[in-house]
Amino acid sequence: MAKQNTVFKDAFNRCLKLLEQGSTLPSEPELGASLGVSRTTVRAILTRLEEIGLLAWEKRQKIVLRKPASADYYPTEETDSLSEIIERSFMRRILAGGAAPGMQINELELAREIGTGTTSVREFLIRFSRFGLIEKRPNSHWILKGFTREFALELTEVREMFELRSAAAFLHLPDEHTAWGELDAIEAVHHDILADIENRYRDFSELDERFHLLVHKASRNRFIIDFYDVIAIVFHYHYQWNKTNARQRNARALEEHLAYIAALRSRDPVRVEEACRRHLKSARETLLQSIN
Amino acid sequence: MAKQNTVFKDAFNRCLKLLEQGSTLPSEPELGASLGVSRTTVRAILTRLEEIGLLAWEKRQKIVLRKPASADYYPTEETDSLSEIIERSFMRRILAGGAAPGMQINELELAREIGTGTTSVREFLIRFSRFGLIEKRPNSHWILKGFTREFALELTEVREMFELRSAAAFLHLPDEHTAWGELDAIEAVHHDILADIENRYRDFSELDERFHLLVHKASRNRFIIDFYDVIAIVFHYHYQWNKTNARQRNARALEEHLAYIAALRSRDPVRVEEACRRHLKSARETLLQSIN
DNA sequence: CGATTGTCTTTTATCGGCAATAGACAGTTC
DNA sequence: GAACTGTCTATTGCCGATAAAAGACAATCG
Repeated sequence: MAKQNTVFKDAFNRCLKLLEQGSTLPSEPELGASLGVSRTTVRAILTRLEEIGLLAWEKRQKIVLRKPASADYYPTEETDSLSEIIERSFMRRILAGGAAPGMQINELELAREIGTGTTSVREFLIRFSRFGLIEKRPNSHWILKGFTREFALELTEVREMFELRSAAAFLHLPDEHTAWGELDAIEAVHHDILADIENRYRDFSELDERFHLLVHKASRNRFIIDFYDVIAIVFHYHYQWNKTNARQRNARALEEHLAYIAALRSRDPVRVEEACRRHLKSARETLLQSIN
Repeated sequence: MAKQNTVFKDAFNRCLKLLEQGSTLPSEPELGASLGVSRTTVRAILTRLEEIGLLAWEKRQKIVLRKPASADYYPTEETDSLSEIIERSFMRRILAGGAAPGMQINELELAREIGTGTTSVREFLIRFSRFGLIEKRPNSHWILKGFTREFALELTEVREMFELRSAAAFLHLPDEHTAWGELDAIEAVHHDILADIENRYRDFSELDERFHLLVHKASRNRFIIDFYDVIAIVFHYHYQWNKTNARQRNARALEEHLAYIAALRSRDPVRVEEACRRHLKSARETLLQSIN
């Protein structure tokens, strides 16, 4: 096999979702734009829809014959891109499995285990190396530096520098900037989750990422914004991994966010710095607890 | 061809250099350690030395028959690793050639131009993307974001945050830390160059990198230290490219470094911050001038 | 017996090739 | 005539294969 057709399968599934609501399809370019794929892929989707008897398609006429059934969808395992699969496998290995710092990483072995070629694994490792968890010895193996206490401290040190600066920059955004609207939306979700915290505390992870990314974007600095990827991936897998006291921790973080948001809205630099520091401090403590 | 044997050729050349001085060769593992290659490569070198009649080699007996001649060396073009070649070609293209921001980067075209396979180019681009000068559209091309004024400002903003913090950390290094000795050595080279500035001002670039890296290392933070790669590559190519007033600029920077070094040695945080800020400010201005 | 060498296996770096996907252009439709 | 479709080409993403390089282990030497 050369390339997996995951783009097609994923777009096909999303197209079925669209059909569950509206029962009509727009033109090829329009559909491509709304699914985020090229016309080539759109045409592959339409062809497939015709094959499974969901659509009568001739030129501009697209007649939806029936509602999609769950059997029409491709299984979700087939819609993940190879790099997502590799990332997940790798993170599970190094976070869950006994991954001692200093361990060697073997490209070929990883590839065989995941069931993929070495090229993809190599490319993944190169991309992943910017997260500071692995390091390459040229012409030789990779070394796992490990998710250690030092790592967490170094990460949070930079995070705190960047976020304080970004939060300060946030205050200078003009009133009409879209970030204020997004901030309102984010705040509303906070209230929603807090109102039903018992059932919805797991939604915090995603919201957390959305909120902090918004703050970082105010820096208008690509290096600061890019660095947020490192934070996001670490916290993302951290949340999946460490579930002790999750409800309580998340509730506390939500409250801290609300104070932080209120401070941003007040445009008072002193209040913002204080609220930001308080939240970052407890985020750091949470992360450190999961390591020891 | 699968792999270029540049490791062998480069190590072979360095081995010849060793033979120009001492006329005796140590054991295979020892030679491997001093050249930084495996025994396999050492044995390939010894075999080659025998072939060209430079060495009589049997087991532990290695008799050097004659001094190396310049014809024995492999040409320098053949000793650069593929990734170095790709980096140079690419940087020349985007710095020298009219490289408009927003331009598309084509892997295949780049590979053909450099005379290499696409895999190596891809891997280079992935590694290079962390410098913030290019960006990938998945399943599609790379986009050149360009060496613009914004880029320089974003880069120097982060640099200033990181270096101020590193310089502050430097003050807390214990007296017996090796960094102080290295600082002395670096200072001495500064005086050497200043004493013969007319002829040696070009040596500044390398010294600059050595000095700032030393400072950054005091942060003991992998993200701060890794970020110095970005700064180093930008300034490295910047120096090669923009030669206007190079002598004068470098002389000024050398003086600023000396003040900065003296401040570090005084362990006075206020003085350090002042000297560091002054130098970073003029470094930023130099960089910005080359862009407009 | 510790270090060195001979031999062999494993792993990395790189290439060419192919299917998936993007994208260009001309002809067609409303 | 603007947007859409048919058709074709170009490019990316991925794989398997192969030479270079690393490295393991037993045999040998001093």
